[in-house]
Amino acid sequence: MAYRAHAEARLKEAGFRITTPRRRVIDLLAEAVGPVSAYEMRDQLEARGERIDIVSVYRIIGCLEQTGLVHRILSTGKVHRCVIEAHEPCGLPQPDHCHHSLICRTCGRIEEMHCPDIGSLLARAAATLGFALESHRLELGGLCKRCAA
Amino acid sequence: MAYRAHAEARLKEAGFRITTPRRRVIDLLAEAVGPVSAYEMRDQLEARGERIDIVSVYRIIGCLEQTGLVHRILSTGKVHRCVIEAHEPCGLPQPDHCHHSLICRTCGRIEEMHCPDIGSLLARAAATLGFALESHRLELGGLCKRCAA
DNA sequence: ATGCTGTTGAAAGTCTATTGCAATAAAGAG
DNA sequence: CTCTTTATTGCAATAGACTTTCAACAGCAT
Repeated sequence: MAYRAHAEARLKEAGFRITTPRRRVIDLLAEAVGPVSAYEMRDQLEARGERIDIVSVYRIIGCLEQTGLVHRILSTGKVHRCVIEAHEPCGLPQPDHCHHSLICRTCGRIEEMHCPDIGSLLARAAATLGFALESHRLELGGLCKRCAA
Repeated sequence: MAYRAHAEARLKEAGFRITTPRRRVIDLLAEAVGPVSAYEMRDQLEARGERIDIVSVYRIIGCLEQTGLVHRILSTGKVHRCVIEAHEPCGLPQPDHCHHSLICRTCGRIEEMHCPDIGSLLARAAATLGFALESHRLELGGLCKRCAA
């Protein structure tokens, strides 16, 4: 898996060790279809027989986030969910953390939306207030294609 | 206070009673300079000698939110904070809940930004994925005017 | 293979938010 | 103004997400 090699390289670079639990979480996130919460990660890993403590999941998320490998979003509720970093700059600063999430009200599924033009628009609006933009979080709620039908 | 009258009218309209705790929370929010969390509300009220239980604060927030009088945002951390409703539609759906927050990384202050053009842009981008937009949350991080100086 | 030190797992703790229930008080009826 | 109904409050207990502490363990540099 390409992502795993990439991730391990960056972890090493940052002085982190490559451990079994870390590899497991990385693989899980790489396979995941959408953002995953800490408890979901633990349950999914345990389901495939890979024992891991919830505390470790949290710590691993923390180190992956520090390294810039994953990004945390606050999707539907108040639970943080993780996605591996996308690499599609949107024109805003924080190019490594560009996620515009579409969160479906009924099925809870989260899609990532690419919206390149939004950057300059927001940067300009913020600038008029003297605010220096560094990061952004954009979360949209509604009905996904399948649920709307 | 104009806001208090407005709020009481809307509560009555919606069939809610006007109680002392509710009046206190409404006044507090009307005076607040930025978004306030439930526990902050309780502490600030108790500090001025107005005893209130945290459970009631949560329930009151809920009823004010239902009535469209306040809006909850997830600012810096994972704690919900409340602001009284602005009345500046931005072109997105959810016209009563239009908040684009600028959150300062150093001082934590939150400013609301008005950005009218963003609506059609996002609606179009979401539509290409077949997503029916209903609500949005936009939170921008960075340095405010004062901290950047 | 060995030792140093970063990491893990388990238990207990913190913090935000919610639920159930008895006591209280708002608002309309008389 | 008092009574009655019923929404609302406060308290205690609970839920859920995340963190801290610390002993045991396992990378990895040598």
